Amino acid sequence: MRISYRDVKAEILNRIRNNTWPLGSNLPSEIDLAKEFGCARATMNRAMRDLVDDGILERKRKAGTKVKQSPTRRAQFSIAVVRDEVEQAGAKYSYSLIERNVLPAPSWLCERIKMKIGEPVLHIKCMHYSGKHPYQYEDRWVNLDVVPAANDFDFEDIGPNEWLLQQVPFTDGELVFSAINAPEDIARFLKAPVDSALFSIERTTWLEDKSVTYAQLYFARDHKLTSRI
Amino acid sequence: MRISYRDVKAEILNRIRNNTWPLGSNLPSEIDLAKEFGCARATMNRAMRDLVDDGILERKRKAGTKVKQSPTRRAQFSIAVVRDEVEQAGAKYSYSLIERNVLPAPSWLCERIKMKIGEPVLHIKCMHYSGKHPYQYEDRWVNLDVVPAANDFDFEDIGPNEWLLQQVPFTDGELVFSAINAPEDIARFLKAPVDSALFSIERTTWLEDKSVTYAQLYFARDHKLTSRI
DNA sequence: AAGTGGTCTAGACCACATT
DNA sequence: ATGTGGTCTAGACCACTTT
Repeated sequence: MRISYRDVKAEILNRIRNNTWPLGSNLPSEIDLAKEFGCARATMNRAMRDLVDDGILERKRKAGTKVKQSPTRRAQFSIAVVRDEVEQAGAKYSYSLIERNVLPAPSWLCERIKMKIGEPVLHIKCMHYSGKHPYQYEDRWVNLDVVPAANDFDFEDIGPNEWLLQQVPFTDGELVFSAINAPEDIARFLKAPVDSALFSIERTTWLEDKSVTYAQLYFARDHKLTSRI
Repeated sequence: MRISYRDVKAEILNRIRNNTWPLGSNLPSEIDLAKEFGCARATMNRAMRDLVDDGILERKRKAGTKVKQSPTRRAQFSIAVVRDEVEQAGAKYSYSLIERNVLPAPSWLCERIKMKIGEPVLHIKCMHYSGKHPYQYEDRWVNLDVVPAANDFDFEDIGPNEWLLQQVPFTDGELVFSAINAPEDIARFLKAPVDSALFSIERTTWLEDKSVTYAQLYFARDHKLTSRI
C-alpha cells in the first residue's frame, strides 16, 4: 500500500514521543525523509506542513525542520452566529432590540477602531435569548462609513451580528476574552446578580484596512466556551 | 507569471464578497475552476482546501463545493507554557509551590478525567508570577498511573505545566473558558478582592485514550486573552 | 454508473537564509 | 554558493456519494 501523509504524520509524532527526535532537535531534510519513508517529496512536505500548522514543528528554509521547544496545539473554534450557537444547543433562539442610536464616534471608540472622531456611528444594544433564558447581552458600534446600509435598517427583528454577516460576508478580526463583574444595567438584562462574574468577548472586525464594527458581548452567568486543542 | 494558490484564494474570496458566489451557493468543480484560472488542479485543490480550513467553504465528494452559510474564521491561538507567556510579555517569570499532595482520586475528578475512583493522583496548587505581580493560580491534578514519575518530583522549583511538557511532549486536550467570582483563598494569592471577576481556563489533557491531567487556571484580575481570527 | 473531491507521484523551478 | 523548504505542473488512481 502507498504511504499516506497521515501515516507520515503519525510516524513523526511517534518518533517525537519516543524521543527519537527530542523537543528542540532537528529533523532530517524533506528529501532524505521522503526516501526513508518511501514516499514522494510532496507527501512528506504535506505531512510536515500540517505539523507546522498543528504547532508541533518549525521550519525555515536552509535551516531545516525542528521539533518546537514547546509544542502547542493550536486551539481552534469558530465564533459562530449567536443564533446558530443557541440553535445548535437545541434551544429556541430569540432576539430583542434594546436601543438603537446614530451618533458621532466618541474618542475612546476611535482608539479601538480606525475611524475619525465625530464621524457617524450606529450604536446598538440588544439581547439574545436561549429559550426563555438570557443568553448574551450585545453592545455594538458599527462604522456607518463602511456599512452605510445600516443607517436604513431598524434591527427590530434581526440582530446586527446576523445582518452584518449578510452585508460583509467575512472579515478579519480580533477577539479578546475576559471576565468582568456585572454592571447594574447588564446584570438586569442577563438576570444575574450585580457584580457576578461574566464571561465577555470583545470583537473587533475590519475589512481590508477599514474598521467595520466593534462589539462587546456579555454572556449569561456560568457560560463556558469550549475548545478542542 | 504563474498562478499561486494564494492568488486563487484571494480571487475566490473576492467573488464571495462581490456576490458572484453568494453565501450558501455552489462553486464550479475543481477541474472547471482550474481551467478557468489557468492553473493546475492541484493548485486549485490546495486553495480550496485551505479555505475549508479557514471556515469559508464546505466540500463533499460528488456534491461539490459551496460557500458556507455562516462563514466563520477559526480562531487560533496557542496556549503556551506560562513561563513563555510571561517572558514574551517582557517580564520576569517566577514560580512558587503552594501545596503538593498525593491522594486517592475524588469522584468528581473521575467524572472529568478517565480514571478510577480512589486511584492515586497528585494534587498541586501553585502560583505563577510576572515580575512581582501575581499572574496565575494553578490547581492541577495529575494521573499517577499515566505519569508515575510525578511521584518522585517535588515541584518546588519547576511548575507542573513545564515539567509535564517534558514528560509528555504533546497531547490532545480540551479547553474551557469561563468567568468566576474569586473565592477567598484564590483571591488572596492573586491579590484581588474577594468576588472580583476572574478569567479562568480549565484544561483537560489526554494521551491516546488515557487521561493525563486536569488543571484549573485562574488569571489575575483584568487578564485578557487575545486572538486573531 | 458517474461525478466530485482526496491524494500520491515525479519532476521542475523558485525563494530564502546561511555559509 | 549552497542547501532547504515552498510551490507549481501534469497525470494518475482512489473513495465517497449521489443518481
